[in-house]
Amino acid sequence: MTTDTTTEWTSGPTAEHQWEQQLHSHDRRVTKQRLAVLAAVARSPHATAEAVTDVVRAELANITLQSVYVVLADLTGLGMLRRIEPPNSAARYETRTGDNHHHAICTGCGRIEDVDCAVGHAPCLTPGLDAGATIGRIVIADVLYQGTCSDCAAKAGLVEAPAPAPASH
Amino acid sequence: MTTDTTTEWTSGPTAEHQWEQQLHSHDRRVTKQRLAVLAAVARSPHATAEAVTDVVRAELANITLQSVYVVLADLTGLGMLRRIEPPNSAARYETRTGDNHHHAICTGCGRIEDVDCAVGHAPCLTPGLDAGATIGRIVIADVLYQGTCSDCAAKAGLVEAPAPAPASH
DNA sequence: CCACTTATTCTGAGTAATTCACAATAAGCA
DNA sequence: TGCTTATTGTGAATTACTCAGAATAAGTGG
Repeated sequence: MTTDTTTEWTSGPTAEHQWEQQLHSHDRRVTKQRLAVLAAVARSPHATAEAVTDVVRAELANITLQSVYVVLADLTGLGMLRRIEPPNSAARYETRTGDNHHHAICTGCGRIEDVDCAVGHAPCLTPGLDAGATIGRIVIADVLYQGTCSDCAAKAGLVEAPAPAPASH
Repeated sequence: MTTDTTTEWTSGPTAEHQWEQQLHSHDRRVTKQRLAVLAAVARSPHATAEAVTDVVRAELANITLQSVYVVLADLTGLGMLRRIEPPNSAARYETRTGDNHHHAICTGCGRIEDVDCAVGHAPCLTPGLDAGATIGRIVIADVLYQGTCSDCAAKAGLVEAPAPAPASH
């Protein structure tokens, strides 16, 4: 669905080689399925397992959804993929790991965008946990912003009154 | 299961009266089921629909899980409850709404705690969305901290090596 | 207090996302 | 080249949740 032709990916053949090395270093075998899943996630970030499967099938027509699930789960456990779980949606995957970036989701159309951390790099990692909190050692801080994207805002503005004013009350 | 006898809840009979009024003002009928669900969520925050059902059944033995789901969804839509979706877990509910507090979840035992907003009140609502972001108008910012609670840290410290040396940065 | 309207609940079945068990395949190594 | 075992494929199961329709009861007017 992109107007770009070739160099759309976040990563090219170089990345594939890196993936092979990473798989090896984690004592995983390098299979065409795993490489294809990684390439698919890299090319279409925030895709669901099913969407990833569709993309992969362009290359490996016979891969099963179950295998994709297994691969996604394993690679996520390895840290090669990151899994995000938006509300009212299946889990989604991306290759951007390590940096602690967050996500903004449009409540209208479900579109998801990456958002670099608000205050700079890792402000979220040391919140006001002092007062009687037993959960220390924060490792991850996932921030999920919810809002309306420009498309949906425009659509809402054209189709209906600015404020739906649902409940009269 | 609490050692307390009566005044354990976050809210007493006063809250019940408020709930009745809120239900009325939203053109909802005041049923014992709805009040019981509200009381259950107030008494055990971050409970799943199933857990809420168990609590409610102490009072209303015949309530069905489906009804609890309907009530939870409706009250969440009304803003009387807030729904959170931790990773690898069913949705959870709480009566604390309106304030934008966040949550810390222990990756060891799944325990969830409330966390007041890090930078004060609403820092998360205006992140660095400037650069080419199409999702403006941020309405909600859910922050989910993941870490290890003291119990699990102690347990891990006794059973295995102290620090698994987490991600660097 | 009674009848009536309709939201709410209950009964029972259905769906989506994900996982499990086990047989078939193929990656890595001797 | 052949062997070992991780990985994939096949098929079924599970979890969390939703939907359709009948039964119940909250709120309202008489």
